[in-house]
Amino acid sequence: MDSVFFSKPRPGSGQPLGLSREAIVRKAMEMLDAHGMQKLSMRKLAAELGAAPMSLYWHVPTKDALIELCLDEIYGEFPLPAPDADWEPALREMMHSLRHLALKHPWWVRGIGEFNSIGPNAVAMADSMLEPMLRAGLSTAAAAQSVSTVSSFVTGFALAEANFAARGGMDEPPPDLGKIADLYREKHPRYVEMLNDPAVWMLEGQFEFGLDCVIDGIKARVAALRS
Amino acid sequence: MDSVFFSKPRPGSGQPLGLSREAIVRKAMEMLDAHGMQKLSMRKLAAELGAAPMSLYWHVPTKDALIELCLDEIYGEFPLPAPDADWEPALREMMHSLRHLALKHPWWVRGIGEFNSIGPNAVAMADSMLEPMLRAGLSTAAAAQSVSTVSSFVTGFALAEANFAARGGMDEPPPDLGKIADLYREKHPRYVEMLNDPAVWMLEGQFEFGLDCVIDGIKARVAALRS
DNA sequence: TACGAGCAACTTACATCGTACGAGACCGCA
DNA sequence: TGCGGTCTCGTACGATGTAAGTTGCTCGTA
Repeated sequence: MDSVFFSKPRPGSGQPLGLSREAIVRKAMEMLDAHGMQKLSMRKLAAELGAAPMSLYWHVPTKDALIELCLDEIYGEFPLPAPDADWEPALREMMHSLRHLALKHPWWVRGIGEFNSIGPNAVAMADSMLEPMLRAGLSTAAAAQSVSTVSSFVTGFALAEANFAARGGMDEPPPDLGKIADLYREKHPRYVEMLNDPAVWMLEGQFEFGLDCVIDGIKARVAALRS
Repeated sequence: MDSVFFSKPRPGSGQPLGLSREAIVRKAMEMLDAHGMQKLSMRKLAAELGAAPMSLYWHVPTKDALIELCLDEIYGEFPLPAPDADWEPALREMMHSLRHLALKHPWWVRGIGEFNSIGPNAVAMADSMLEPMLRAGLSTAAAAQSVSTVSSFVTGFALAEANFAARGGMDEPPPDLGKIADLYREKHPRYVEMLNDPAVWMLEGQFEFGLDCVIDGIKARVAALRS
């Protein structure tokens, strides 16, 4: 049950170094971004690295651990906000960053559901989200609640978005929409009408609308919580 | 790429009927609720049903298809709101229902990330979410945006909650919190302080706070969108 | 120069998985 | 008595994660 993050990689003061935890994680990230978690196998990863499958297990205890490391690598790409920014623009910008991570690494959101994110980069990110809220005068609990609320929205949105993106391009209806519409036209005309509305597939706008809603809701509370 | 829902189960006007799509789905749901998607195997499911593994494949084309059927079964449990309810209480109640589904079937949220939800029950649910918003005078696109926003929040919240719930009970800190706190105490004291705040682990309250935020944000827009 | 210690990579092997394929078993109807 | 459809099962293949043990390398030390 112990996380990879609780113990360092194998000591390693040796020499060979054709393989390394960093190299493995890097290549695994490539393959995850390209084909997702299901398609990544230790054997294919090893082949890609020109190594035997079991060689990876010297540097990484298990496949799940490797994925946890890759997840944390994603959080490492998260751009930290300016240290003196006001909470609202800072929060808004961080949530855009979060969504961009989700678009760049489509397997990320699914990973959230299966693994705990307690790596150093994940914690640094969470910490930096807390900071502007605390500086605005919120209590620890209130800051945590606010951050949790917006990032729940963003991850939930990304979860749906990753699903659409998986079948077909961005900002356009999925290819099998016609069949779905035919199936449900008599029973759920409202629903089918929605499917045929192009505005529904403009995900950028949907995200912006939702983010505005959530931040507005928080803004109304910040004043009260601060006093 | 065709969904299970585009074609009916095998014809079946025969006799044996020791096995059936319904029985298989029912038992699969039990096992999914108990142990999650990773642990469900066609072999174990067949054993549980007292059948040979390959027998299942007469009633169900594939394991993924079976999971899609189970997912839709979950949506079938969603209680539809009163047909004349005001949009705000209706939406609020539906989102509570959604969260209860997530707590009852912890694998559900992860399933959203991997499968499209276009089964009859999923569509009926989506349709019933749209209805109160449209009745309040919103356009199709505006109604869809509003619903998408709140349900993104709920699924994102459920995603995190399912993860906590997987390791330890509800409304209490995870067992390995001590180790995590020790790891990051010097580098991210703010974060560790948050982890130690009991209010952070009261998920019920967190959910309520977030839902209030999001619905408030939407409420502010409903007036404008309606005119 | 010789040698053991530990690091790193490899080989082999096993259990488990989804499922393709085809052979039966049973039925109602001709 | 046969036939075609409906269901169940047995066998088998390829892929997967990884436990266990083996081999060779480079050291520090004697």
